[in-house]
Amino acid sequence: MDIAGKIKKIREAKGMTAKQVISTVDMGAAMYSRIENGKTEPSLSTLEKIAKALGVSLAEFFNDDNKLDDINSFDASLMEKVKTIDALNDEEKKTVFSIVDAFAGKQKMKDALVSLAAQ
Amino acid sequence: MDIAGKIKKIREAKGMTAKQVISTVDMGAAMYSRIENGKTEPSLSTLEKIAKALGVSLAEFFNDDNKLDDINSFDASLMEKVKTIDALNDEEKKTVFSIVDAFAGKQKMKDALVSLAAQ
DNA sequence: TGTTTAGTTGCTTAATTAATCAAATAAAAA
DNA sequence: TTTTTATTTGATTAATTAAGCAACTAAACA
Repeated sequence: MDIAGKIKKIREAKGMTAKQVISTVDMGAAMYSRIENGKTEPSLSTLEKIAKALGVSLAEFFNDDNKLDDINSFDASLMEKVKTIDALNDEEKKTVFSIVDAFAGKQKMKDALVSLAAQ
Repeated sequence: MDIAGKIKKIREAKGMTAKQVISTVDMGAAMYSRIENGKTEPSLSTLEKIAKALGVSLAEFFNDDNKLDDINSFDASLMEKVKTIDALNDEEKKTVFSIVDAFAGKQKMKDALVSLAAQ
């Protein structure tokens, strides 16, 4: 989604009117309207003002909704494990993934264990 | 960290020179230098060009390094693995996680293999 | 319906980035 | 060190956003 729609979506999710947003920051209604409708490309400074008024971080405007949906479909404990995996070094990751692939049926489990034992 | 330093950090992490970055996008060296040194505030269009050249999403420039729970910090290949793990049965998941914990806890890999072999 | 509030659009001026070239500096290599 | 390459800085012009005001439209409501 484009950033314009993202801002509007977040604002409406928070139950705020455009007027409420601009009242908390130094910004004219005309400009805000143009931004939310994609009529202009806002500068980072302007986006920061809006983010502050909406009470979100600037990053909120850029993250991928599809990826967010994916993440939310997994339970919390799995995501904790993912963070742990992500923190492993490359060699360790590789090993973990070879085991996962083996279980998933892409390889023989024995092959994975053999290469693992050889380390 | 400001966006300028973030871009430079990502570029260097990828082992690229500024020249390599600008050679893949329509951008002058002077401008790129000013952006990476925070001498100007780049527009979103310009940031998109740079992100593309660096092979990262625009979100990378905005997420907080301290927040590991930022979804954008996980790359696509890792997400594919997560899906695969999620599809495993409970017993298999348990085994995979024991390996992960073994690595993360700096335990001896052998311990994990022993319990695995015992199944 | 008429009224009020919210939101959009047009217009002009000011401020800032983008593009470009040239020159200076820094870094790397021979 | 000398040479080459990479990066930074200055200066000018073009393009675009920002600010501000006014007018118009849409929506909500008494």
